[in-house]
Amino acid sequence: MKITQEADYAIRIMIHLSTLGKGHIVDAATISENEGVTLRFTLKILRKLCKENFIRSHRGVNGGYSLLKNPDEMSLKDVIEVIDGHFAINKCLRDENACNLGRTATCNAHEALRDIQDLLVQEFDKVKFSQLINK
Amino acid sequence: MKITQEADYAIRIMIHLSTLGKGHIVDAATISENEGVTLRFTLKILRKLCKENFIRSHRGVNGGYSLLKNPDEMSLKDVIEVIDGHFAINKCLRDENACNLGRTATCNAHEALRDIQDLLVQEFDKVKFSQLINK
DNA sequence: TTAAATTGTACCAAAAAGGTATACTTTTAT
DNA sequence: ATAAAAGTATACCTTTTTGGTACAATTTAA
Repeated sequence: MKITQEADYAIRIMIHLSTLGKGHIVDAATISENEGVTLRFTLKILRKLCKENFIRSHRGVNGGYSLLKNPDEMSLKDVIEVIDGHFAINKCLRDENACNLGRTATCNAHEALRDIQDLLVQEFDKVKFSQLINK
Repeated sequence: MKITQEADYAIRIMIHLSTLGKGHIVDAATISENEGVTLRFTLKILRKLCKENFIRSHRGVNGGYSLLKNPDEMSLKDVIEVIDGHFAINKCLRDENACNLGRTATCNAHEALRDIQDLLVQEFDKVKFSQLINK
């Protein structure tokens, strides 16, 4: 019942970029040093964030990465999902066929879990990066 | 961000026992067959539930397991914690020293995550096994 | 006493997570 | 033009967690 370490790192990285502000370019090495994530792993995460258009990369000398979205339009949910995929607090909530008893439709626990999950996702989505920066 | 498969099984097992009612003895093999969990694994889970006094065991011929608690006094939270341990949606919420930057005290995300976790645990605790049985 | 049941410990294998390496390609300041 | 700075892509390796199994021992009703 944890977000992954990688998602934790992604949050740090996005806080870093959000603090600098939209459009400000910073290189991977600087992020890596400040956020305590190895350079290679930082790059891997940055690539995923690029792919989902949260940030963009700038190649060549003096290149780096910059924020594409507004901090108040990105939530913890958004960033966590980039790394960990869609939220699913039990496997039957990701895939109805995952239940080895094929009982999803009639399982009383299933409904309860789905309600909890919906609420959880909602809460993660309430937290925007604009709230997470020291300004 | 998932409960473990084992916790899922534990929930099934406790629903099974709750349906039979407090004090009713059923053997592990019957539970195993009905809930789609291998006998050995069922036994392992039952042992953990015993240790935490959710159920008790009856050894010898015609032995088995029976519920000790009232279904309306046991929640999903209770059973999940027996198997997965305390809820922690990020490692810094299980152990303050887990942050490799030692930043827990000043991390803005930390507070937000703690709030979400508290709410999550509350929701899991709201769901009692008495609601999960077909009666 | 014996068959049916649980107990406890230890072990094993598969999957997921975390992290690294290598060999590129692109960009751009000079 | 070109070399250095930067990102790209893919693949690999290691560790941890999870899921599951084995086996010998113990208990007890009949």
